[in-house]
Amino acid sequence: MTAPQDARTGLLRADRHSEAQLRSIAAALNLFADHGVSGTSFQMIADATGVTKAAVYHQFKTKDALVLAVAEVALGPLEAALDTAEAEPSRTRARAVLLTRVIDLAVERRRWVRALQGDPVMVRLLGSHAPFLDLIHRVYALLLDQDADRASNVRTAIVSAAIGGAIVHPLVADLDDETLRTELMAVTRRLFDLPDTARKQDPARSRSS
Amino acid sequence: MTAPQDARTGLLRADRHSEAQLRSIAAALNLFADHGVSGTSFQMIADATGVTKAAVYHQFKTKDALVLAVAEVALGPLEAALDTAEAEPSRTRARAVLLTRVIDLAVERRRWVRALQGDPVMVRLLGSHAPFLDLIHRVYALLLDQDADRASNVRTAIVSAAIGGAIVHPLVADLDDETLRTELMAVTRRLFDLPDTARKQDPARSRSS
DNA sequence: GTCTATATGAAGATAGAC
DNA sequence: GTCTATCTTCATATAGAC
Repeated sequence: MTAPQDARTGLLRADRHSEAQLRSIAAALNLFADHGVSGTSFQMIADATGVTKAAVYHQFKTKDALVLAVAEVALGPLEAALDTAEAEPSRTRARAVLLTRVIDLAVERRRWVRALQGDPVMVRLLGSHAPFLDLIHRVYALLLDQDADRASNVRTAIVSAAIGGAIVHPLVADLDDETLRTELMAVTRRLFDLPDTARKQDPARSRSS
Repeated sequence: MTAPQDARTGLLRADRHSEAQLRSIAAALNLFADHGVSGTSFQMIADATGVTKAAVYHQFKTKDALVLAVAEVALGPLEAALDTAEAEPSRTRARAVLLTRVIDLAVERRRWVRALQGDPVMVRLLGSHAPFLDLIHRVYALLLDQDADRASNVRTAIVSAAIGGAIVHPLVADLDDETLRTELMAVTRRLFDLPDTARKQDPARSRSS
């Protein structure tokens, strides 16, 4: 991670946002999680960051632009995980890496996951946003198997969907991150027939980059 | 189902709503699914039902009252499923019945599930609504085992959460109901160690037309 | 980048006639 | 139950000064 590896990331470039923009984005993400996108106004973001509404409008011309910026920043780690996974030699290992990292990310940031994957405004906006659609396509290309029977792919779809569903569910809201992560990995491995080596144990860590 | 069985249902009494109210509720449920609760106005509901905003306000004094009415009507079938499940002799059978019926209900009505379980306004409102909390408590009392180890209950929580997550996920959006139901049941049975007799086979019912 | 001020419209809600 | 009309508040957005 010491090398600069953001050269060709089409989706997220954190440096494309100013400090002020990043403050607004962070506040918006929290507000989206609590009130939904529709329920969050520029005034609320302004109040949360201690500036006026006009200042936020200076950073983002429209609400759509703000929502998109929030999505881009929030989905940046997913793109990085995808890059790492796609670099794996075998498809099986690539899947294991992707699922492990996605679960890690989602558990750590579960407070925000609902706003990204559940909000109808966000869903509609991302559905017409090419870079995001590309990202999703890469995820599915990795997880779904062209040669497998249909039932297998349906199950894959359900399991990957289930990860997102489990994370945002109130039933697991008071679980600590480590327990949730461990159990999600166990369930995922059981249903996905992943090798048990998803989380590497070798001290060298051998990322061999 | 021919007998009148709505005598003591505390949550839902469809007959407590007028015809006009039920029209508004149905329109609201669809609009909630598309735009979220915050993104849906009385004006939109009025337009969808062909009346004016004031007419809708005559039916529901506040937006909270409308949202609650929508939730009550939508969750009625869940309460009925719980009644049926709790009447089963064994806990194992009760669980199987509940999960089967919940999956059936959720798959058939998946278009609306997101609005009920994912919307932050809905979540907040239901979280402070005693009859709904009772309902949820009954669900968990059936699914979670007091005598089981913690890991087992965590897994139960994750699996039940996953059902909700899988249903609303775009990845399975174009699956037909029967395939989705079958695969969800298979996954649930696999993770829940349910008996295979969840769906009765007696020819008296044999809907296999 | 941030401010004050302002314009426009939509949302939540009520009053009173039919 | 539904209508027209009205009120208030809020959200989106812009203009122009510091």
